[in-house]
Amino acid sequence: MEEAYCMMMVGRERELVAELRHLLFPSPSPTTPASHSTTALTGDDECLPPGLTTTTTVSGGGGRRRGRKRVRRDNDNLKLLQADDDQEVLAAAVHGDANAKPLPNFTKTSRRKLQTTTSTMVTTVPDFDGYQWRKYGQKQIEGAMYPRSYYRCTNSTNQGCLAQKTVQRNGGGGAAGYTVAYISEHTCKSIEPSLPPVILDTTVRATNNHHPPAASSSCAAQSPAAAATSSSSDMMMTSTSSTSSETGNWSGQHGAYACRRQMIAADEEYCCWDTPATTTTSGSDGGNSSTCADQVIDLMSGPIRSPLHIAADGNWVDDLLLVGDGLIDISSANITHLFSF
DNA sequence: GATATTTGACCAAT
DNA sequence: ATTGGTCAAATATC
Repeated sequence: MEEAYCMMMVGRERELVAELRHLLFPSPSPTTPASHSTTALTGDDECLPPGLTTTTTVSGGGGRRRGRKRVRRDNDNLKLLQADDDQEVLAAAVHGDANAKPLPNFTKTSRRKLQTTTSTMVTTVPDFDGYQWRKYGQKQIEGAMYPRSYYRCTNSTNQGCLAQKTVQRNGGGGAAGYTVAYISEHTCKSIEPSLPPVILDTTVRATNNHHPPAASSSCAAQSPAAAATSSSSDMMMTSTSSTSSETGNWSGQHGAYACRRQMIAADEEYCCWDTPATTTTSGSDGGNSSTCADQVIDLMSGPIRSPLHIAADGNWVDDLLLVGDGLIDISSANITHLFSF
């Protein structure tokens, strides 16, 4: 039965894969030739999956570019950092200023040249998850191949929304690996409530054999990223791991959501996370007997990075969580949802 | 001018 | 001392 179900879904899955790939990982096209080749210069898409928060365009839209050196406020002897010219920074470094910024390999002029050749980044969609996010930081995490980006809900200022998320591209390898961690719940109203959020997968996993409480185990119970609108609900897979998703809400703003399992991976053939051998469970309501240890092994060994849903209280998972190629410590953060794909 | 991004600096936790 | 998360100046675009 599982097999038949899986077979039945393959065709549909492929369509979805193509659709979502087009959405999330648009391939270079004649209309956007510079997007992939030049945005890398900014280092931005080292972390961001295209389409996750921004899309690229050559139409000269309202993208934002790299910033400038920040002036230290509290130390006059470091005013070299105020230098508006990279050559001054270079001089600072030459003179042994250990706090000087890393040396650029190009002059101010060449940097500007790089900027002008960088394609414009335009936020054309609220977001992958239906909300708009403002990036407020990026950090190279030790051991991670790509930097982690930090986002706040754009309504954090005007509505005091506490929602945050981090996006990190996983290390190399065959599978597309992005891990998105949602921290805190949205307390705002979505800017574009009509735009359908998309769930890629709805797996719940604990690394310490803790099981999530049934009430909060649904992938879509509170996650915007776990949502799909009616337009896509017909594609919803009635997987064991999303049994309770149909009635879930995301802060009550998007109404009922349906989880949709979707494979975003290098190999589209890996379509059957729901097979008994690889099924992950949403907890006590999942009705699946596979152990968490098995799930971990499955998720780690499988080519698909299955999105994860963490209970809203974050309490039932208190270990290091292995996602993709990197460890994410979710014990100290109020991570409400965690996805990787 | 408003808004968003970039990115080095700052700072708290470990 | 190191690391991850955040701040905020600089800057681009609308």
